[in-house]
Amino acid sequence: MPRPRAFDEHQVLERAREQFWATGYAGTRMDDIAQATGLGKGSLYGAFGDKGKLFHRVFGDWCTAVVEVAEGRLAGGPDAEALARLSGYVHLMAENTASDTERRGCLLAKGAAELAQHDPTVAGRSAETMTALLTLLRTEISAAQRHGDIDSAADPERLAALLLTVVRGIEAVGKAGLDPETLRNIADTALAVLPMPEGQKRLATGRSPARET
Amino acid sequence: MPRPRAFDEHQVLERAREQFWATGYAGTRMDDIAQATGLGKGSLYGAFGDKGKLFHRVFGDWCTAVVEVAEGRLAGGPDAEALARLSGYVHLMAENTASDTERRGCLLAKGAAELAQHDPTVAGRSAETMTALLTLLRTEISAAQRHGDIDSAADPERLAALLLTVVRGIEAVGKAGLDPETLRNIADTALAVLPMPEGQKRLATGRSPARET
DNA sequence: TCCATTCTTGACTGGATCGTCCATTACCGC
DNA sequence: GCGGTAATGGACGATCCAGTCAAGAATGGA
Repeated sequence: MPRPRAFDEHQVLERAREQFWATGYAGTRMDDIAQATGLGKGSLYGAFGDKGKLFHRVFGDWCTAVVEVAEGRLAGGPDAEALARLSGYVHLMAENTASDTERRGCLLAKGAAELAQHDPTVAGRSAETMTALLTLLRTEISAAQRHGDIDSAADPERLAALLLTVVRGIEAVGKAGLDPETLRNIADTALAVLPMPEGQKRLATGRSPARET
Repeated sequence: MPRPRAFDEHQVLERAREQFWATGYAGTRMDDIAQATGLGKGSLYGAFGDKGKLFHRVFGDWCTAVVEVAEGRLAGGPDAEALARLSGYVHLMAENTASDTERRGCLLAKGAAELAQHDPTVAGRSAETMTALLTLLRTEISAAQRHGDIDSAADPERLAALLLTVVRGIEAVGKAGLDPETLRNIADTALAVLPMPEGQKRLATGRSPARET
């Protein structure tokens, strides 16, 4: 039988992700990854093909994880809590960006920004991911509408697209330099402006009360 | 007297921008720029310093242009048309992304994604730009509130941040692969969910009517 | 015309970088 | 143990790339 691998593939991919995340695709050297993982370049190339294939692997795994986080927060549960699940998800995403003190942003956004234009694999994978997120959001919005927490006259498809845009937008403006407090407020505001059923009223778009210390 | 420059600096910067825009910072070679501009590398280095300085220059000019577009669409005009100006601006931004068939995205987003983490100049400039856009949006929202087109109970600062997030988010989800029609709908929806003064009602978040050809 | 000054060009340098190669090592069924 | 199989890792080759440099060119004033 052949000699078995001496490394944990999962862990190597994690280290590689850190590198790509930190310095982008073009800015990352295979030697960096070799050093970060402790592997020789021969093993790296033997196991993953080349730099492009390795990145595709890392990027794909990341996209899967992004959808899984959304599924964990959104999918399933009673209609009565659908709005709470949506709120939890949007706030979680805002919090992730707000607490990203290193300003690394999201690998999905970074990879798409750098490569989607020229790399069909990256473009396809990121588009799939958007579609999957959209579906999850639409389903929850429909659930919230059934329970009367969101105006049922609104198009769930459109509201889902808006929320997805806000989530991805928070990431973008966060990387561009808006402060964490503002990012959190954006999540609040986006949820507050969702159309309520007639007769209900919401004041959450108003100015924040002065905080007591 | 010295020999005068034989090139138009503005045009050289434009060509350089095309290159950085197409292939990113790390992915662009100075030789590419030399070839694209027709200049020798010596002239390039003599006029702009080095690759980093040249990019800063290009990036800075782009940020200025982004704010100027927003100023052109937003600043000034009667309160009665403030909401229309906001709508025009958001739709323009959506249209820009929707019609970006090459999926180049916005250089601001691309540059920030690639460099903000490690380059304080880029980080600072992009943050300034966000702040400037935020101010423009807030001013217009306040104007629309004065005219009664937006609920005056809402915090203009928060609504401005939301709209900025939507605008930048449209760019992000567009690059990630959402189709142009969806992008346009997102702009519509974002404007439709802005809080109206009490007593007024809006149905624009509803499903799109079938379009007549 | 001649000079001082700056611009222009592209070959050149030194270092970086991708991917390969191969001698060596480790495993496991027999 | 033994041998077939595959992993290991670091040296290597070929290429790429940022930035430099020196020789020549263009300008306007003296």
